[in-house]
Amino acid sequence: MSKTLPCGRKRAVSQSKTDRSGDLWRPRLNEFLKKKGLRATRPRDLVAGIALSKKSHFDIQTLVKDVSFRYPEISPATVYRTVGTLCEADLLTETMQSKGGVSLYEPSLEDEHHDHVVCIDCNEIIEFHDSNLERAQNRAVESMEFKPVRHRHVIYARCLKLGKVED
Amino acid sequence: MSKTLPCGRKRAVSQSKTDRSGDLWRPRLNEFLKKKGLRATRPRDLVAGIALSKKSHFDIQTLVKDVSFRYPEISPATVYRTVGTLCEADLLTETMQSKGGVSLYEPSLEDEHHDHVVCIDCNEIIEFHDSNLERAQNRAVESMEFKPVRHRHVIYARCLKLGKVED
DNA sequence: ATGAATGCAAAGGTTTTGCACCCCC
DNA sequence: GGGGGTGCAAAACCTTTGCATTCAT
Repeated sequence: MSKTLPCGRKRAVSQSKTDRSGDLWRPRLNEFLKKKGLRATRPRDLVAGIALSKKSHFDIQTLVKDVSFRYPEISPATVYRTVGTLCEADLLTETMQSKGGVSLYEPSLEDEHHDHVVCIDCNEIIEFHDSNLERAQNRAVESMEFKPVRHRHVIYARCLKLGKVED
Repeated sequence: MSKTLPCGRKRAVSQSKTDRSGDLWRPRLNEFLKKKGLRATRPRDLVAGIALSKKSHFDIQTLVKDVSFRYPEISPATVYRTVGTLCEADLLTETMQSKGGVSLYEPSLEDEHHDHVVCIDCNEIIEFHDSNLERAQNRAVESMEFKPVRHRHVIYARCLKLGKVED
């Protein structure tokens, strides 16, 4: 099975295991809400569903657009507020590019032992595992006298075969 | 030079090599400007100096603030325009987080490494560079026919020496 | 002298906030 | 019923654009 990426090249589609994304976050979110005396509402749930199904980093603007597209009745203000809540619940991880700068978010639940390549041109995400890389990583960390436990490795890269596409 | 971590152990503080950032970009920029019939102006030069001395990716907001701080007479509009020029000159690389989303920039001349170990016990963040690791990473990515541009690599780990340290 | 570049201010977007109403508990 | 949540609209903030002026060539 293969797929043509927006940037032109083809790649094998890694057959992901059954999508159970809906299963994992809802109990955690509801537990958090209960603990905090907050409420499980429909808009909150819908926004969480979209945000937490993202496969990697996203910015709020993108999320606002996605939500508005699927649920026009949900206001941008609610999206912003829900993202804040999800961060507090540790279901989203916020990445500040710099102090006072722009933030990106990504779902926290993902398996932390994957390496990812993100295509800068088409935003496609490719998960991979490379044992040489893994080994080099472990050696480097151990030489600093640490024992690696888990890691997050995202490499932003450009297609070498880029045939150039639309905007 | 060394520093004591909250979890007790000491570590060396990495000493960065001589800063030669000022040397490299100006001729390239001026060459570009001449080729395009554009002009070498003082604001342009100053903004370029700040932007191109960044050690890794940054967002425009941050740059605008930095410029305004050092050169309050330079208007934000000029910063935005200059960043555009620097991208065309290939002195800055723009990376879109997502279609229509936020952009980050990084100096193209810089080969930047973002490897971090985060100590699970004391939360300390240790930046490091390991050329074997870097090489393994590049090989892995290139074998997928991508060219690495930047990466975020965070390894959560535990101090091997934890406990048996003196202050 | 000429036309590109700049600062300023206004316009166009995005994000936050205040508030009246709604709805989950 | 009460207090948190929501949509709306206004405010605050960020980015782009138009224009008169300045400045590099």
